[in-house]
Amino acid sequence: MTTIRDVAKHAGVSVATVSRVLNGNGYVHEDTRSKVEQAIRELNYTPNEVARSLYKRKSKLIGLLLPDIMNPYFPQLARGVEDEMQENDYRLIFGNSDESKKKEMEYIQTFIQNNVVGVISSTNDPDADMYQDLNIPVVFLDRTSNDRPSVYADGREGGRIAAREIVRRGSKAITLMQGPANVRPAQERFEGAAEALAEQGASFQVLKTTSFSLSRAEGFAQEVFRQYPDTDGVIASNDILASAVLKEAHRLGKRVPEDVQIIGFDDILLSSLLYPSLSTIHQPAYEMGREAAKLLIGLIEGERMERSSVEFSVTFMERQTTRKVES
Amino acid sequence: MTTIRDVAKHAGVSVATVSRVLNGNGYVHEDTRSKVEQAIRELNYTPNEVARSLYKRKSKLIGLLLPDIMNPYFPQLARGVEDEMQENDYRLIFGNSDESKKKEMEYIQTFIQNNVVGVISSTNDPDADMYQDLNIPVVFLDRTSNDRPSVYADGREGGRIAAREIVRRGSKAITLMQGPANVRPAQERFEGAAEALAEQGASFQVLKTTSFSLSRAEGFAQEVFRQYPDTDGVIASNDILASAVLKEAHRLGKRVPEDVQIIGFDDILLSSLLYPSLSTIHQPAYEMGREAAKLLIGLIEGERMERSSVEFSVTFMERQTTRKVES
DNA sequence: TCTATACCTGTAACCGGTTACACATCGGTT
DNA sequence: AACCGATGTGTAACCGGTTACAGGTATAGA
Repeated sequence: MTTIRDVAKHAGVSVATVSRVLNGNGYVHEDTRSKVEQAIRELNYTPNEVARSLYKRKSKLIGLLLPDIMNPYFPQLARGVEDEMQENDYRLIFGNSDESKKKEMEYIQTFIQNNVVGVISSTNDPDADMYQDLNIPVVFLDRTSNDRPSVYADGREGGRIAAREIVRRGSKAITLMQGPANVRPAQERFEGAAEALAEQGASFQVLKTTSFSLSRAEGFAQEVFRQYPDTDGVIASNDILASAVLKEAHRLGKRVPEDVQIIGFDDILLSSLLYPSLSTIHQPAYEMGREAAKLLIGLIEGERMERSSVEFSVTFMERQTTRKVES
Repeated sequence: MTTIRDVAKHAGVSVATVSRVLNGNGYVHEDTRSKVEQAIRELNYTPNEVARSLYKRKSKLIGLLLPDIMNPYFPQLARGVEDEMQENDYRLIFGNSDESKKKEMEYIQTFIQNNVVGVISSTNDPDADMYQDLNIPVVFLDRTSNDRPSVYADGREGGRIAAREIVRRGSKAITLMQGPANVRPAQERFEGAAEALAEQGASFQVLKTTSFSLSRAEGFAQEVFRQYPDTDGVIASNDILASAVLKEAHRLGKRVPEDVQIIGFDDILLSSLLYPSLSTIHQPAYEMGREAAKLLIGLIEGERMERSSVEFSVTFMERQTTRKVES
């Protein structure tokens, strides 16, 4: 491996001079600069980031913690983060937390040990000590925190919109699927929907679900129609669940949207590919990821951030699992 | 930040002794060990991996390079890799290459600069210098290399199976979608299918596609029926394209599988959620990711690897976009 | 001519770990 | 009692960068 000393020797200068050329600071004579640059090219030298990081006590690494990259919603966030980071020469250390505090702690720990300069996390507990005690910037993504920077979508409003739209389109016996109790965004959607349904005097039942995994989703979908056979409208807590419900409706010979309307949440790729395509609450996941990354970079590079949190608004994607109606 | 010197002072020993306790090597008196361990606990000390990495010239970091995490196939690979790595205390630096050599090179570069001890890459060009010149283990995932370790599925056989199954089920005018020319697995699938179709004397047309992105997929799906209106069987190069074809068939009022049969490739989450659910060639992506990680860890830790490449076999997932037939 | 200042460069300390080596002690053998 | 290997511990060099500081030269101004 070529080191800065090799370059220095090859160019006939000291390591300090090479370092100055590398970092573009301090005085370096133009001729010297050329010699060094040539040596760098000839030896195909790139500086060791580890040595750099050790001395400066900071790296170009960012920790990214998401619940589960296999859940189709998260890759969009991840990609948004990655693209923005890549463009700014930061690299990501990535981990799946499975919404587990233990795994989160392990990752945060190793992030620190590797001198990351910032963390983006989708945690359900932004107030946990591990985040409070961190002395590097943290941005919470797809999650809210009162006093820390966060980037999230207005899930409560999303729930309300779903409720209004399904009622407006004529569903009378609505089943509201409540996501895992420990997943905050899921609860906000649920609360928003429940509120709006109550306000409008709509009758609805609640079906609790405890997981977003596909295998469980099919079971929950069956429960909807087993427990509430007269259901004519379903608000699911995400698109996976909504898809499972749609499939189950097909299986039971119910027509969608004539007999049952379905509204999902997230607007993942899958939703538009289904038949009928899924009406859902769209979250701009990719943009959210990018925004979180931007925010974090600003924090790292010491800019005064006027707005430390960003709320994205959600929109109703009217597709084919809801009925057409005059606006 | 607490350093090993703080711990040494607090325990009344030298840094060498603390280091010995930390790494469990050399002689340390039992009483001394306890004192040090207590100091570590009291100061809540964790060693700085950067300093460690600098001296040892290796880290606990692995570089993972995938084409695009938003393509639903890759998160499964990524998760498989991550789980295996996590269990073995390795961490991942992750990047999307977009099948672009330039981006690949940038990432490989920074991987090296960060002292990664191994790389897992889905590249279309395993023989490129950047991989040949790497003096750390590399495992190619979802791609084949003649002389380097790789983990992949038998795409050619997958293509053959798809061809046989669709012919056996009665399709007479088959359209074969050929994926992007620079994506190797896509070409292998295509070649396998074309071979088997030819062997069986089936008549078929080819439609070239140049991208796997959703937005383009819908256009390609329309082309299928525009260019070959009598198509009664489609073999798509992945499930996204297959889904788009299925949707287009619906739109055109064609019955699936009665009028058109469709077979996809990958078996992503989406496939089983579609209606009718998609018949496809299943690749064990999660397991492949895990296997690649296992292989790489073996290589890193210096085990003699008896088999340096692993080929996974693919299976036909008979679902609802193909007709039932006696076996 | 003398001095102040900008320009240019090198030496060596430092970041926080690991480890080679030196040295000391201890228990057991002959 | 002398000797030996096993055990226990500390000092300092080292990993590959960055940078404080010192020292030197050139140029301009007094």
